[in-house]
Amino acid sequence: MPADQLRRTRIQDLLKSTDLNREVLVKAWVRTRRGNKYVQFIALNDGSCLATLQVVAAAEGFPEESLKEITTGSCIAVRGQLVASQGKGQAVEIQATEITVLGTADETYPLQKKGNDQKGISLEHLREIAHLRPRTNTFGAVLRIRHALAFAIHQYFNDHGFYYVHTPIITGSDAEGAGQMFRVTTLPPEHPPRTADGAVDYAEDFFGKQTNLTVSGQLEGELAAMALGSVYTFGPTFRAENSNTARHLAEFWMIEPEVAFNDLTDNMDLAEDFLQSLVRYALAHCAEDLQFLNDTYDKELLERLNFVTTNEFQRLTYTEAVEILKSAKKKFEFPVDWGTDLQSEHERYLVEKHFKKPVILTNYPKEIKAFYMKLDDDGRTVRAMDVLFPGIGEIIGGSQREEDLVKLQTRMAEMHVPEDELWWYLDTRRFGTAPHAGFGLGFERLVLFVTGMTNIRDVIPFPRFPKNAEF
RNA sequence: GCUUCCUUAGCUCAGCCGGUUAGAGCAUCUGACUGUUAAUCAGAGGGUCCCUGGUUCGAGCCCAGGAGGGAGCGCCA
Repeated sequence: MPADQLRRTRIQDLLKSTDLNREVLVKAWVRTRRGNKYVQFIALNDGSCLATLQVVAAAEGFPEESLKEITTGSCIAVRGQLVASQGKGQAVEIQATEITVLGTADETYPLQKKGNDQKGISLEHLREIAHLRPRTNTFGAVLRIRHALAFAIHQYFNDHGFYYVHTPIITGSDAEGAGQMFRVTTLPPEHPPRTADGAVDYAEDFFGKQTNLTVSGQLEGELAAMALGSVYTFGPTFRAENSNTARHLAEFWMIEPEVAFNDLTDNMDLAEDFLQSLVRYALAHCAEDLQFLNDTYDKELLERLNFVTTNEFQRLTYTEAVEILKSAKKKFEFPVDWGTDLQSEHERYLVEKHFKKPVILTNYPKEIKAFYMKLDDDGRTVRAMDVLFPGIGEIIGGSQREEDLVKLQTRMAEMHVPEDELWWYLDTRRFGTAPHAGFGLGFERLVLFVTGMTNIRDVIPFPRFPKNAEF
C-alpha cells in the first residue's frame, strides 16, 4: 500500500496483533518519553484501551533535539514497523520511521506523569480539570466501563423482548412525586408577563403552561407498557434537590423497565437477573480496566463483582427487616420502628453486616412510598421493592403498580396528587387496565458499583451537582 | 439544608510551643548516560502559605467572618 494511504490502527488492535514486521500508522497522545541520545522510548495512549504502546525512536532517524516537542500530553502520528519488542515490558512495539507532531503540550499541561513516589493527582483535583481527566488511566477505565454497561443494558433488553421507548425530557406535569424539579421556561426572568392578579402568566410561555425537566420517565413508560408489553427507558433525569452526597447528582441517567402482566416477584426476578447480567458483561468485556481499578483503588472489587453474579439476592419484607434490626445488638443512631423509613445505617447493616449480600426489601408501609404502588391485601403495605447494594445503598427502587382505578384514585386523594394533571395516566386504568410492574435503576450508581469508585461525581464525565455546572 | 474536617510550589504533602531567609518527593528546565519500563544520576528555577479583618514586638501557625473542597447525615436512583 502506498505510504500516504496507510490508515491508522488503534493501539488496542496493535497490542494484540500477531501480524508483525509490517508498516503501521498510530495517532495518539504521549504519556511519557524517556531514553538517551542514542535511543528514545515514547509511551502512547489513544484511549482504545488502558495499556500504552511503546514507540522506539533510534538516533539515526531521530536525534534527541528533533524530539523536543514530543512531551507528555502532546499528540503525535507515528509511522513505523510493528515489531516484537526487545524489552521486557511489552510484546510488541513500533520502530518509528516518521513522527509528526499534531499538537504540542508545554510544561503547563496539568497531567504530567507522576513519579515513583506513587503519588498522583487526587480525584478531587481531577474534578476541577474534568475537561482533561478522561486522559488519565482512571477515567479512561471508568468511561470505557460506563460505555460497556450502557451497551449491555440495551443488549439485555433487546435479547429479552423489550422495546426502548423515548420518554420526554421536558414535562408538563409536576406531580410525578420524585423530587424537586428544574423549571423550563422562555419567559424573561426580569420582567415576565403577569396576569391581572400579578402572578406570572405561564399562558405566555413557550408551551403555554409551566414546564419542568423530567424527574422520571416511569409514568410515560407505563403508558407504553400498556401497548408494547415490555418496555424500558434509558435517559437523563433531573432532580433539583440540594443533595450534597457522594451518591447523588442533579443530572443523572436512569434505566426504567416497565412490564405488563408482571407482579412483584416477576419484578424482583427481572431486577436480579438484569443486575447480575450487567456485572457479568463488565467482567467479561472490561477485564483489563477492572483489574486496574482493583489494583489501584479497591483490592476487593473483582471479588465483590464475582460474588454478586454467583449469589442470589436476599429477599425479605420491610416488616421482617424491622424485626432483624430491632433484635440487632448494634446501637443505631436512629431508632427502628415499623412505619418509619429505614435510614442508611439500617440498610448498610442489613447488606454489609447481617446478610453480607445484596438485599431486596419489599412490602413497605404505604405511607412512605409513592401513590402509584399497588396496595397489599392488608391495606397497610404496598408492593414496593428496593434493591440494596453494598457501598451504594439503594441502587434500584420499584414496585408493582396499582392497576385498579378506584384504589389508585383513593391513594392519589390521600397523598394530595392532583387528578387533573394526570388524567392521561388514569386513562390506562380506565381502558384495558392490566397488572404491571417496573423499577428505576440509577445508571451512575451501577457504574459506581462496578468500577469501585466511591464518589458518583467520578463516574460521569461532567457531573452536575449543587453550585457546580462547569464544563 | 445540617454536622465535621481540610485549604502551604504545577501535583502529593511536611512545617515543632507563635520567633531568623517556608521545606521534601514527584513534575518542569539544563547536563550526563548505548534498549528504557512511572528509567537512572547530577544540577537549577519555581511560593499572594485560599481571601478579608483582628490579636501580638512578631502570624503559615491564634481569633472572627467569607470562599472553595472532602467525608458523614437528610432527600433519593
